[in-house]
Amino acid sequence: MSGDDHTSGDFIRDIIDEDLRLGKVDSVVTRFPPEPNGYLHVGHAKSVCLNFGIAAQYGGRCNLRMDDTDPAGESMEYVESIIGDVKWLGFDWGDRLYFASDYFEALYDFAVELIKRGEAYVCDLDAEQIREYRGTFTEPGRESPWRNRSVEENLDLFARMRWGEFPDGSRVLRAKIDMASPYIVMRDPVIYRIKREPHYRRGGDWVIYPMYDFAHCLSDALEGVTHSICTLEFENNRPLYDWFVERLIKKGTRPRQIEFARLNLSYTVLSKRVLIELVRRNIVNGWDDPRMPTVAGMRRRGFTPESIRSFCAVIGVAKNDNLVDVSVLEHCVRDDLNERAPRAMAVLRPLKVVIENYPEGKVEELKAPNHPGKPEMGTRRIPFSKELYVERDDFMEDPPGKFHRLAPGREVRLRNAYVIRCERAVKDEDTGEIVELRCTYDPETLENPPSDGRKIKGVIHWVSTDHAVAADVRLYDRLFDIPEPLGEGGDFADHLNPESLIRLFPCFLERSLNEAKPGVGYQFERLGYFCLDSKDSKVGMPVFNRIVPLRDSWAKIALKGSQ
RNA sequence: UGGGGGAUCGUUCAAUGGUAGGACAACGGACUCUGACUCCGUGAAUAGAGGUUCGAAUCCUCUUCCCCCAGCCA
Repeated sequence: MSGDDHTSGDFIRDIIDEDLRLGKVDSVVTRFPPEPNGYLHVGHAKSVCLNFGIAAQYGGRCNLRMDDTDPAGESMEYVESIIGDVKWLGFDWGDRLYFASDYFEALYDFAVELIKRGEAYVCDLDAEQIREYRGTFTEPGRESPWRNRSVEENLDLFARMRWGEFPDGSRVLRAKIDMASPYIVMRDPVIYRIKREPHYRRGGDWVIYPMYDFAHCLSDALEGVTHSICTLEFENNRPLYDWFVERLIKKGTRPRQIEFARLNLSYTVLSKRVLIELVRRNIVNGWDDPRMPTVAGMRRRGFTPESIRSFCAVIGVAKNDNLVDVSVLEHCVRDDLNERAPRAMAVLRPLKVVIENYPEGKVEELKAPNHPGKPEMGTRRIPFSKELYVERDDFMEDPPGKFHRLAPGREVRLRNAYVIRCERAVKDEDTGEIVELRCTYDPETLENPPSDGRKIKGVIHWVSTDHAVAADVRLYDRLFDIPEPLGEGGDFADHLNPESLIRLFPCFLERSLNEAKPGVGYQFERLGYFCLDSKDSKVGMPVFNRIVPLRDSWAKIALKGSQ
C-alpha cells in the first residue's frame, strides 16, 4: 500500500471542520513558511504534507512563503532548494510563491499604525538591558524608561531608524503590552531591530528588519491565511500573534494559529543547527548526502516522494512529543518500492563460480521477469555462462543446518537459471581464503524443478563474469548509533555510526543495469533497493546507492544462532 | 519556581460517556525460483489515587512525570 490519501481526522482537521460548520471561515487557506536559511528535512516534509494536504482536502489553497525577515544566513540557494524540494514532494502552490521580504513596506506601515495607537515605542535600551528589564519566570519585568515617549517622538525616531541614522543595536521598536505578563513574550516584545546586513533579495534597502512575531501573523493576514499551522514551541507566542492581528487587521478573516508536535526521528537529527554543522564539519558530504534526513538527501538516496508522503500520513498529527522509529520510514520506502521497482541481479561481494560441466564459450540468454508479481512489467534477457559471480555470503564451508545456500555438496537454485551443486571450494594456498567454487549444473532444471523430485530450498543471485558491469556501490545506514543523538548533553559527534557509509568496489551488476537512470529504484534481488547516484556516477563507472535493504529474516536467525 | 502544553501497547496515531482499535516493531506459522512480498496467528496499553455515572481513556478533584517560554533567531 503506497496510498497517502487517507486523511482520517486529526485534531487540526477537527478544528477546521468546526470553523467551517460555524461559518467562521468559508474557505481554507494555509501556508508553508520556511526560512530560507537551510535545506528542508523530513520534519519539514511533515509540515508540507499537512499544509498542502489540508488545502487540497478542503478545496482551498496553500501558499509557499519564504519567511525571510532575518537576512543573516538567508540566501537564494536555500530558496531554490526549498522550491525544488516542495515541488519534488508533489505539491503545487500555483503562482503563490510569496516572500515576507516583499511585505516589508506594509509591515513598516503596520508598525507606524501601532505607534500612532500608542502601542509601540522606540526603546534605547541595549540588548543586555532589555534582558535585565524583562524579568524572569517568577518575577515581573520592569518598564523601560523609554516606554512613555510621545507618539510624535516615536514616529520620528522610528522613521530615523529606518533611514539609517542610528547604529546597529542602538534602538529597537517594541510593542507596549505588559511587562508583568506571565507570557514572557508579551513583556513589550521587540518588533523591529536595526541590522545593517544586506538582504539576499532587498540588498541594502532596509537597515531595520521586523521580528518573527510581528511579521509572521501579519504576513498570514495579508495573504488571507485562515489556519496558520505551526509547531508546538510557538504555543507560547499565540497570545502575541492574536494581539497584533486583533489590533491591526480590520477586514477579512483573521488567521488562527494552530500548533502541532514536530517530528522527531530515531537515529538521526532534525535540528537545522545540527544539520548545518554536519555539513560544515564535513561529517557528511553536503546537504544532499544520502545519509542526511534532508529532502535533497532522501531524494538522492532514492526515496520516492510517494513514500515520504505515505510516511507523513502514517505517523499522524498530534500534540504529543514523539520519537518515531526510522523503521516506519523504511517500511514506507520498501512498501512503495516493492510495487514499482524493477528487479535485477547484482553481486556486491563477489565470489567466482566455475560450472565445470557447462560448455566452454557457451552463452545462453535466459529470460527473467522484471517483477515477479507483475507480468505486465515484462521480461529481460540475462546472459549465463560457465563462469559466474555469486555473493560471498551465499557460501559457507561448514554451515549450520538451516543455511539454505551453497556449501560443499549442497545444491541451490541460481535465480532465473539452473540448479547447481557445489563440488568443492578452491583456496588460496597461502592465505587459506576461498577464491573460487567449482560447481556442476543440472541442465534439466531451467524453468523446471529437478525431475527426481528433490527439493531445492535455496535460491541465490548471480552474474556472468564476462557480461557483468563493474560498479561502485554505497551501502548507507543510520547516521547515528543511538536513537536520540541529541538526548543527554554531550556532543552528537560522539555517536556517529562508523558504518553509516560502506563503499563496495568492484561490484558486478547484470548488463541491463547499464540502462539505469538516477532516481529510479531497482530491487537488487535478495539485497535491497538501489538507485544510480545522480552525482558521482560516471560513464563506464556507475555508482549505486542502497536506498534500503530488504528485510532479512536470515540475518535474525544467524544472529540468534551466534548468541 | 510563574505561565503555556502533553501523558493510551516497545513506538506512533485512533476511540469525542457505550466491545480500547490500526500501523510499525516483536514473536510463531503457511507460502515461495528473492530467507523478499503475501497470508494466517500470538503477545502487548488508558501515568497514579479518589469521585460522578447503569456505564469513564473520555467528565470532576488531587498527585506524579515529560516538553516549551526569560534571542535585537524563527
